[in-house]
Amino acid sequence: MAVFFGTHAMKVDGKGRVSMPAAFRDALHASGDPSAVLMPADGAPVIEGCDHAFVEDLVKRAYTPGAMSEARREQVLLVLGEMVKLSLDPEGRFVFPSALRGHAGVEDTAVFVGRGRIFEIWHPAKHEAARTETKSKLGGERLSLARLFTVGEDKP
Amino acid sequence: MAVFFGTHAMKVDGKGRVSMPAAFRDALHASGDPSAVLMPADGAPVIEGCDHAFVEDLVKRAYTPGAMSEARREQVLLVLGEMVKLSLDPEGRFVFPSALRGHAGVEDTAVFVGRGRIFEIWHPAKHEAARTETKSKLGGERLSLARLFTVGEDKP
DNA sequence: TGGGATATCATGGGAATTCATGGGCGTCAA
DNA sequence: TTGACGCCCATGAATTCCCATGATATCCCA
Repeated sequence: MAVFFGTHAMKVDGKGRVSMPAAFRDALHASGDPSAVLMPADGAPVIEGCDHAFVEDLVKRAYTPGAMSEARREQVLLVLGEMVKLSLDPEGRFVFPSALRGHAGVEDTAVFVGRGRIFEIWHPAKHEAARTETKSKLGGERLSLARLFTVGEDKP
Repeated sequence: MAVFFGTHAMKVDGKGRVSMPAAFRDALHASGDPSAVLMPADGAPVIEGCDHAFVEDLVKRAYTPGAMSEARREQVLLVLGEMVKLSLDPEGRFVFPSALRGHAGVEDTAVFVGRGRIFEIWHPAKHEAARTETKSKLGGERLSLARLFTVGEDKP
């Protein structure tokens, strides 16, 4: 399973190319298929990315009777239409599709942020703002590994 | 499962490298992947560390429907963005990322403290202070293996 | 049990590799 | 032709590898 974490700022060159961070490249390789999939996030200036296996899981569940609600299924199918497959060049770069770049407002720097099974691509300032807001929304609770792993509080 | 315990003071060399204590290296090896993951703890001058399996567990739970509250899930995903992967060199050392070093205030000596499934990295003096404070906060109860293992007191 | 031989560990510094990035060239299609 | 796209090479910086050293700690055998 590909696991993405960490934050990496990368340049977008004159040809619109971006290096996939080496750590993410390794994570992608973990699932055999080194290609990635991008998608504009709905309602926020950010691009979401994942590996091919993640999409496959989603599709499997969408086509398994009873695995999700009809509405959720419809959402999944809709989202599938917005996905873009990336192929990396021999140096580990890809051309950042201009439509997606516009959605995220990315200019010359793209910030890659790991979120577990997916990752995000942000404009640096927008990312900083979003992160700060999320943190304040979570109510100042101290974030630590040990705390996050404790049971008892993690039930809905 | 990796189990970290004990306290080990290590030097930071001119290149910013630190030896992972041998005991911790062995613990990391126990889970197959000898690499470690670091993270700045929120609200305290300390770095938290764990093995890759720990992160994977966290991610798996975060992506399992119903496994945790929405707020907790958001916290986990936020924290993932702050993590840094360490790769140990053949001698068992790693470069202590300067941002993390700054967070912990570590200069030329880093104190590694085992805390079970995770470990911590401190500035020597700050660690001593924090340890003293925690002990006093626990109300002077005598700490012994036999006592800690008795049941009846360990329910919330 | 003493004590030397042998590993392991922590640490230091130079060499080689990887990474991110930039640019040129050929190819295929409209 | 004219782009768009993919492939190849080049480069500087940062990272990782490799070898070396002293200090402990461990082993082994008489």
